[in-house]
Amino acid sequence: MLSNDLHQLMKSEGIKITPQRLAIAEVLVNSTDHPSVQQIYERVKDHFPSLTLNTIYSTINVLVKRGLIQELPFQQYSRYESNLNPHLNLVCTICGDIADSSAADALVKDLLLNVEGSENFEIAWQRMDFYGECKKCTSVKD
Amino acid sequence: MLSNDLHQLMKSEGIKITPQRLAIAEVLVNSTDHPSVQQIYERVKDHFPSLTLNTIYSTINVLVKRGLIQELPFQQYSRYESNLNPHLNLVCTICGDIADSSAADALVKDLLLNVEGSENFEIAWQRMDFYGECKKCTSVKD
DNA sequence: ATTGGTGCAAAGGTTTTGCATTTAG
DNA sequence: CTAAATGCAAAACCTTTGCACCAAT
Repeated sequence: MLSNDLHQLMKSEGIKITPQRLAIAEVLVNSTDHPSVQQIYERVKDHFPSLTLNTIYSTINVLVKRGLIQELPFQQYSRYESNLNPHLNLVCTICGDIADSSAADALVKDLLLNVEGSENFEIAWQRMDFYGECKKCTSVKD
Repeated sequence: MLSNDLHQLMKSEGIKITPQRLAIAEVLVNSTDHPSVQQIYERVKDHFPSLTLNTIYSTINVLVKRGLIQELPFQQYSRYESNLNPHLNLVCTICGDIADSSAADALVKDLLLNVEGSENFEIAWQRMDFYGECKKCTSVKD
């Protein structure tokens, strides 16, 4: 997403714009590796040396509340996702990498519709994690 | 699951049996509401007044490592699951209830096979949470 | 008899809260 | 100008660790 578009999107959601918030949101939107708070911090602190974790947590909370990102709690700490389309997360049990998979999007859509129909349950959002070894970790062992 | 069967299952996994461990495992296996550590504590402490959270955490870690239960980390604390068949969790965003859904088991199976084939990713286990309002919470508002 | 589980206490690490200062609208 | 965000510090919370004692095999 372009920086200007993100700015407009946040503005349209009634989020007060600050340089720090924009930088944090840009990292989230432009990352496909589902960064943690610490990782976001490392990717932003060069541009904002005075930035603290507090501001990152606070910004994340705003973005989650407005529905612009999704939190993925894990055992040790949370990671964050900006791809809000229903999809699968392939989580590597070795290295911790998380990759989105769109390979089965049609089946995912079927599944959502089927559940909403049969369970009479309106799905606001979903989290689908598949755990296994990623290609990198499997090939390293061979 | 019968208490004796659980005992045998744990034994066969090489888990040293203690009365505390049996009681904790029984709560996990017989609960369908995905209890938290605190909830397990409340359901067991009457029978073991000296029991501490430490023992619950330690027992849970053993059961998770042996693959007898699955941990579901949430933002505030983890909850635990003993239904290891691939299935959906319907998570209520109002009251926090978590219910297993088997309504779409066939589609879930298709999805798993499809992903393993198209992504060349062997799925060790999975977590599928669908978030929305449960029937109780929806009916209360009407 | 020996390994390891239990319980008590303390520590660790992530996330939240309080508050003065600064900034966006 | 006013409301709210930032940054610093401290606190809160869940979970883990260390260790002495006790229990299971």
